[in-house]
Amino acid sequence: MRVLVVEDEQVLADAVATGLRRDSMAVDVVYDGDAALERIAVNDYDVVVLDRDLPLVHGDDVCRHIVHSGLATRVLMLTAAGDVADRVEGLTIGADDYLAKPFAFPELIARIRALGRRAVPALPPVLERAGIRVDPSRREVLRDGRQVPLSPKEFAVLEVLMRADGAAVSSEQLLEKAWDENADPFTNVVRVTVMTLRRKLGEPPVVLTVPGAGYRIP
Amino acid sequence: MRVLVVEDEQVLADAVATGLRRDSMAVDVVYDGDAALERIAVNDYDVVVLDRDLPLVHGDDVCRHIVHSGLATRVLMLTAAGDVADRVEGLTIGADDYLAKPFAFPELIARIRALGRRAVPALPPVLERAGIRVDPSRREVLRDGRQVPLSPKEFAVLEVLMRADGAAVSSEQLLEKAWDENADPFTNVVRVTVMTLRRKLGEPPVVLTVPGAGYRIP
DNA sequence: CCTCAACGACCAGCACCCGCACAGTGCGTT
DNA sequence: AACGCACTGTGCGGGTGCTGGTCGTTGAGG
Repeated sequence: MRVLVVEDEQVLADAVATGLRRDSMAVDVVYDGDAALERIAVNDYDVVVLDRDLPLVHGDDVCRHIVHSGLATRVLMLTAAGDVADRVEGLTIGADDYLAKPFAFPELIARIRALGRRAVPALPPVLERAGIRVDPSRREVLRDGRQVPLSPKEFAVLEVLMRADGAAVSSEQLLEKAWDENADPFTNVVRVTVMTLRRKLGEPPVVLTVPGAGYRIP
Repeated sequence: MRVLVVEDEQVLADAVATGLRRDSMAVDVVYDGDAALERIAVNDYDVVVLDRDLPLVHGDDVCRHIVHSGLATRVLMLTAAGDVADRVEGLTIGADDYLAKPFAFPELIARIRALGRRAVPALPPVLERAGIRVDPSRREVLRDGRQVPLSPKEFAVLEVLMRADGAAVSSEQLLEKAWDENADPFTNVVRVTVMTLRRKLGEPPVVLTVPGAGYRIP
C-alpha cells in the first residue's frame, strides 16, 4: 500500500508516517500542498492522507486536483475542525473519507486500509456532460448555467443517465436503479419521467433514445 | 442510487429511508439480517446501510457475506457503540465506512454519496474490425469514422458477426443469437436483415457470403 | 385544504420486422 | 451446352410493437 501523508505540523506528520510504516505501508511525507501536488504528479499513491488546513495551497484544492485528474488515488481528509458541516463539505468536495482531529491512530489505519480495499476511486462529485451540470450533494441541476428544478424521480433518472457515461440505459435498468423494489415491472413511469425530464431540460435535446436499447446522454 | 437500509429499530429505519428518498435515492428497508441477505441476493444495491447490532443474523455476518461474495456493493456500518475499538473492528471486517450513532443526517447522506460515487467497473470493450467500429454500450456504429444508424436487429446481427472474429456464422446461428426463441426456423429474416445491413454499411462490402456456410466479416 | 409528484391508462404515429414473391447465381448432372 | 436445383439477393406490403405525448386520478406532504 502506497500512502502520501500531507500535514504541515511536522511532528504529527512524522508520527503518522512512522505509525503507518510500522503497519507495513510505504509512506511518503510532505509538509505543504505544493509539495503534495508534485509528489502526486510523479508517484502513484493508493491513498493520500490530507490535512485540510494547509499553508500556501489549501487541502481542498489538492483534493479537487486529485479527484478531477481521474487518478486512482483515494483521499482521506483530516482536519482540526470537527463539526458536521465541515465533514459534509469535505466529502462533498470529493474526498473518499473524512476523519476529525484528534483521532485515534488505530482508526486512521483502519480507514486507510478500508480505502485501499476499494478497487475504484470516487468520481468527481459534480457530473458534467452535454451542457448539463449535476451536483448530487446539492441536488441541483444546471443547464447552460440556468438552474432547472427537478422532482426527486426526475433527478434520480438523470443521475443514473449521467453516470452511465454515454452508454445506453434501458427502461428496465432505470427502473432498477432509480426505483425501489416495489416498482411494477410493467409500468410506464420511466417513459413518463423521461418525458417530463426532457421537457424541463429544454432544447437542444439532452436525453436521446436508442431504439430497442433505452436512453442515453451523449 | 440504489440503497438498502438494514436496521432493527423500525422508527429509525423508516426515518432514514424517507430522508434518503427525499434525496432522490431508491431505498429498500429491512429490519433484520435474514431479510437483508435475501434482498441482497435479489437486488443490486450500490450501498447497504447496515446496523451492526441486529437480531438473528448479526450485522458483521451480513457484511462478511457481502464482502465475500465479491459484489460491487459498498457497506456503511452503523452502530450504537461509538468507541474506537468498535469502529476499527467494523472496518476490519470489510466495511467501507463506519458511522457511530447518534449521527447527523447530512453526514450520513454525504457518506453514502461518497460511497456511491465509485466509477463504473469495466469500460465495455469496443469491437473493431475491417474499418468498422462497434460500441455495444453506446449502440453506436462507425464506418471509417462516419456514424451509421442501424435498427436494433441490424445492430444485433452485426454484433454477432463482429464477435465471431472472422469466422463464418450460419443463418441458423444468427437466428439463434440475435432473435429470441420463438423465431420461425424457416424464416428468411436473417437474409433480409443482412441485406439492409450491407446497404447501410456501404462500399466496399463488409459482410461477405460464404456459400453454404453463412456470413463473415474478414 | 391545497399543491404537486407519481403513475396508470390511453391514443397516435411511425419505424421496424417479417412473410411473400421473385430474380439472380453457381454447381452438378445429363 | 442445356437444364434443374439449391442457395442467395432484393423489392413490396401489411401488421405491430415501440416510443412520444396527454390526461385524469391518487396520495403524500405542507
